[in-house]
Amino acid sequence: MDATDIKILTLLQEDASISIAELAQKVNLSQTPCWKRIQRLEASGIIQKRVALVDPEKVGLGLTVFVSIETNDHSGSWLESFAEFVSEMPEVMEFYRMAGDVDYMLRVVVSDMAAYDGFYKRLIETIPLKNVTSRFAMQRVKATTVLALKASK
Amino acid sequence: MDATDIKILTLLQEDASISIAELAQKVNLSQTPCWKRIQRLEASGIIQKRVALVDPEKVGLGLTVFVSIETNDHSGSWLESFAEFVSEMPEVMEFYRMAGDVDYMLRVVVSDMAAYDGFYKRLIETIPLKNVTSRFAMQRVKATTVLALKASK
DNA sequence: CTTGAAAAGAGCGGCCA
DNA sequence: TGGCCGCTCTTTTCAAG
Repeated sequence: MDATDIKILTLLQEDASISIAELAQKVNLSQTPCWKRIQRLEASGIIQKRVALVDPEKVGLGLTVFVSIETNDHSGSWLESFAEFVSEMPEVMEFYRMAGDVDYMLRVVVSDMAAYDGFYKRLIETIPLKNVTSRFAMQRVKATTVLALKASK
Repeated sequence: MDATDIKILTLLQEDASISIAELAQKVNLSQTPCWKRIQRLEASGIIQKRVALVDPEKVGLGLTVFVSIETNDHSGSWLESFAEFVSEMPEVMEFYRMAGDVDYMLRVVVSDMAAYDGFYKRLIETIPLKNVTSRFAMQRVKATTVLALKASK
């Protein structure tokens, strides 16, 4: 992955609706090799997919909550079913297994407190958890899907 | 925004490379009205933009860190410059002002511990902060940009 | 990698119901 | 609104330098 690939990725991460002609021009290539690079990046999975980003506020999903979870039971099969259950909750945008004091970390997006309460009840009713801490966002200062890329390999 | 718009948004959130013809078929419309709905959704800002999602692991950005920040100084101008400084750090993917014990919450993506250490030093050297807690992710179980939409208005 | 070009396909817009 | 039917532009492939 050379500097040109990084340029292409950076531009496509910011706007994937750009035409190949314009993209090629911005990275100082003609269409054909530019197109081939994109194909390669897609085939290798570096570009996972192209998606439309929806404004959460405009569709009534204005409440973001970070949820820290501590668990008791740590058996392998329990963890697996826990992971699957949480993954399937549509309000969960991100779900990480953590190192340290917190076992899991979620970012949850809902319409309002009432909706979060519903989510919370579903979460704790279905699964026995040692501790669940909810932290509520007042303001989204920055949210991006653009990774800062550096040359490698 | 009716049920058809929601279908369109859901499909485009999952895959924006789909053609209008195929999309129209999936929502039981012909191309023109389907296309017009997409235009309307884009003009109104409900669809913010179309982007390419890059696999962080494949570009050597395998370390995700959640950073909780408590601040001392709460003067308006200080907060503004803090927000701007943090927003401009490319490692910061998400940045929220919070309610409660934690003042700010970041999700930071870097290549490894050394890179995180560099980020951390830049953060605390530049700005006086009361408390900064870093929590490290071991495993990304789920990460999506797809909002779960419900009918409204 | 470049240019050029051509076939296939998709986006876009008018017009009618 | 939604649907039919073109026109236009892009994407995609190919050949040759």
